[in-house]
Amino acid sequence: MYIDVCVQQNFIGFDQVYTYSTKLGRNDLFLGQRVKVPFGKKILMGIILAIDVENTSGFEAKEILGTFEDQVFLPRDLMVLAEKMSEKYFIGPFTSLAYILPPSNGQGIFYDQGEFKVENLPDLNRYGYLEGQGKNPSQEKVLNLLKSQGPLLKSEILDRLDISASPVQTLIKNGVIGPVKEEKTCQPPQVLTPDQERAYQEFYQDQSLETLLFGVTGSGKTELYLHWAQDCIERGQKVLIILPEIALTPQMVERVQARFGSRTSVMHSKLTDSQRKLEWTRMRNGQVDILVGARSGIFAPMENLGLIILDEEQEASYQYHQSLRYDVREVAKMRSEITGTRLVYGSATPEVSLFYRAKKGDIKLIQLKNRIMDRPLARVHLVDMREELSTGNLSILSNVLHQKIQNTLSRGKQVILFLNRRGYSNFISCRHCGTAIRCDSCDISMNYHKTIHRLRCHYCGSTKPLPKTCPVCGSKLIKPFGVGTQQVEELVKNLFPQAKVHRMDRDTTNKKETYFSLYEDMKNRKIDILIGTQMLAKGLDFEHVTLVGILAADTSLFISDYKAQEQCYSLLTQVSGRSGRGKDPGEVVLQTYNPDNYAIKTACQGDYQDFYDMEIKQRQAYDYPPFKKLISIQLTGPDKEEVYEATRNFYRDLTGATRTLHLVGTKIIENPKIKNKYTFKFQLKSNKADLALLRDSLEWVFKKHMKENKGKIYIDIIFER
DNA sequence: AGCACGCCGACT
DNA sequence: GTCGGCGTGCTC
Repeated sequence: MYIDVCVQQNFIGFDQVYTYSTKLGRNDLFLGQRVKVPFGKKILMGIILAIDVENTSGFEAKEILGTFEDQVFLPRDLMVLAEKMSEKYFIGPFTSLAYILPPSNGQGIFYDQGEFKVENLPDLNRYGYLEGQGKNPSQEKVLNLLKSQGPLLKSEILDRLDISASPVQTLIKNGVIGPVKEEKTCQPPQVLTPDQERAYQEFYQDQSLETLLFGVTGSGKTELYLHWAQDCIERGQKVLIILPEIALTPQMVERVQARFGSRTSVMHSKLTDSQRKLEWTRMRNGQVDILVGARSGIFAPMENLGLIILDEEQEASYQYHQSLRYDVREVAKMRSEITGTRLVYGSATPEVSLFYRAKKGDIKLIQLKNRIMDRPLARVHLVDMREELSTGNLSILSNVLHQKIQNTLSRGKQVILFLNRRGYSNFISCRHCGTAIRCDSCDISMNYHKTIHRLRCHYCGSTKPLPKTCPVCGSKLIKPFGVGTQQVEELVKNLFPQAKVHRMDRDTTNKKETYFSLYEDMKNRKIDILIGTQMLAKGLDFEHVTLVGILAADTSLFISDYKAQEQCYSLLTQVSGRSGRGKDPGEVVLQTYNPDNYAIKTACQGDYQDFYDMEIKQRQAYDYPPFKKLISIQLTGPDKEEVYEATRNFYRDLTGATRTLHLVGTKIIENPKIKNKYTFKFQLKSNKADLALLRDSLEWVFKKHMKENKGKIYIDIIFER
């Protein structure tokens, strides 16, 4: 019998399907099983993709050497998903599967009589008080804890008490405490507002596969998710809730756990491999009803999925980029199509292309129009920083903002200041010759970090000392320009010496604990002014924040991307949404050098519809998505000339192969060097009707070039959405 | 990529 | 005769 296998190989060019033979029978093999195979002169680990196939390869199949003892057994739909991802993203079958498999490709996961086991699987039972008495003080402590707190995991008992494991063991042996099936009584769902109730019902009016839940910040989308999730679980089905990593706050997790108890799983990037493996196994065993997870949660190994929720659908971190070789939203849609599971996108600022589809009726649109308790949106004051300059205020704080901070503090409320720029100053440049200090391995100007008194590159993280003279002309007129969060912190501390000021960005908040303690301090009002970047834009709810200052609304407009406007709108809306989440109304001061820009203007008024109307006209006028498909092709490698040459060849081959199509291509442009790698790219605009043909040609040219480059040059093909 | 094979010059 | 340097070709 022949089987199809993909192999674990470090050279991408060999990540493809290979046909092997085996003497084992159908019953000894299953899809996703790990096998040992001879590969050239080596022995490799492979994964079974198909069983009992014809050998159409034209090669004589070798025999597999055996199977591994530990076994990953993927749900069928994830095997199909891997195959579809492999086609869609021009990646090999193993690369594709590697995203889906648990850590270390599932090593140490055992399959045994219908149950999965991880080696040394911790005891997941919750122990509760049954009957009897403790025979010594330690045992009494345990019993008192369980009587007051209800059933707990063994590890939780030991965490809370200063005792060894043996009294717990004895109590279990004597039958005083024992595993309890139904744990904590779960919190009942909240009563829905009329607006939420309407939206809730609308969802069940039909069975559309895709639904966009469009609701302003604070309209209570999460509560709706939890209601739909509950319905689903009551039908005996499973639920996935995917959130951006930074929105996976303790607040959010607590809320879901309070509702669904221990049949919840949480997955985020801070988990260790063994925790991840354990969660994976719990899900695979059907011990989990609902997963709240960051983007990789979309590969949760749960069968009988009833609902997938993708919150903050427009998030840039869901989209294809350097460290993410697939688009989470697309993958969610693929998984939904494979299993027929309904998919809900949630957003206050939907991606323009998605909203277009929703308005056209291609996907279901549900709107939440009111904020809970009819709390008004924060009032936004727009400050033109050019006027501020002309009146002689050179500070990064406008007079209005300065005053409002003072007012807010005197009323005992909290302030958030937002600036999308880390470090002390943006760059160091020479007044004499104009040279900006650049990173040695990236073609990017370095930021000055006062805390370490060095320059740091925000792309590769490397640092170097601050030069005293210009390295080019030797001039001493070398000075920092542009303000970063560190400088704001310094300034604010000087201006408001009585206030407790804290900064939250990647430099202060790299560990989970610091994030958590900042969050607690903020909640307990140990901080008056919180200064930060993107990090504080999402999910953080502080009821005593009544003022948000956006120091430079323009920074995200400078990225040269057709999505610059919508990303700016979305970010401003999210940051503004941090203000006035409690009883007291909130205010926002938005400082800008571009007060006439429509993204900034409409964000001030908080009207997505207005923004959308303007943006969609632009998209139509310039042939951008959703009207045309935009495809970016990027080639990256260590040798500048070689990469440029390869890009030109790729372009030429592609134009040759697609002569019959109406394609518009841009010039080849050079991206800045990053970590000593050069990148050249060009873009194509295509009619939707031509897309299938274009994909075929792209695949052909891509494969040809991958072979020719022998892995020296990396090719990225991005279908912009 | 990585590994073996093979061709050729340098060396005991 | 044989050791090893590196160019070439192959992986179901």
